Amino acid sequence: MTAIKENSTIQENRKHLLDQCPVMYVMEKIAGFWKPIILFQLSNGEKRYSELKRAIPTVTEKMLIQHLKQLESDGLIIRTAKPVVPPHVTYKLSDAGNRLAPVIDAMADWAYQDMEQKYQ
Amino acid sequence: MTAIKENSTIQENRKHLLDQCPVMYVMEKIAGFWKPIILFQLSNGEKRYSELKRAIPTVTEKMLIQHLKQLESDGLIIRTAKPVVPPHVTYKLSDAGNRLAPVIDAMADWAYQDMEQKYQ
DNA sequence: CAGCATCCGCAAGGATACTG
DNA sequence: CAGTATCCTTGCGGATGCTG
Repeated sequence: MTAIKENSTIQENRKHLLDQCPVMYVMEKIAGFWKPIILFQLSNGEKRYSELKRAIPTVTEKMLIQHLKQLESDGLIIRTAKPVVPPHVTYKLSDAGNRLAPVIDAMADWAYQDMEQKYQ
Repeated sequence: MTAIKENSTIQENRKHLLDQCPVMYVMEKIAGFWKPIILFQLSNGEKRYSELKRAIPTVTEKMLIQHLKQLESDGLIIRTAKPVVPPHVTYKLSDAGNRLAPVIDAMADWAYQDMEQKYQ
């Protein structure tokens, strides 16, 4: 689903590396600029597609939907579509996604610390 | 230094977003597949260039040095070159880099949890 | 040892227009 | 409202060879 070059150097000894580098295992799932940002937005609770778009105005629709799909197929978020007109779709964190909260929180903490250091 | 499109959508309202999304602030510095992995490798203490290369065999020299430079110019790592022949260069985390430890640790924790869930 | 220079293909990402 | 479809450009990332 996720378009990945089949015979890239990365893929060749991927398994080997996953053993010795847990961080790589994570990166396989949350790499992509917008993914942690989306997860952050969903950490406050579920949001509709349009709410996400408004919350992250700089991401294009293409990138947003693409990352949402990848996050869903990687089991980090859950998509729920109500069969009504007009459509009503919400996204929320899965259990695995919720377990990522410490990562996202740590990122936010670091950002606040770093900004203080800089602009104090 | 870091090649960024000047008039991209991202750049336009960047400041606005940094206010409302701390995670974006972090991503500007650690986005790039290999960066968290490099930081993870350095979290155990300083390493020489060749040690990093051996520790992360799947990254190409180009990508490794490129990410190292970006991490350095973003103030996350410190490069120390001893003026000897042959060259002796070491990389270590800066204070800001060390403050990222909780993020990296949380990633590693999540990876172990997720792998257990899967292969139990 | 620790890089730098160059070439190149392909996927990531952007803009715009359209649809169930 | 919540996406698709399409086109197009940029630059990431890989491979190879060279240098102080």
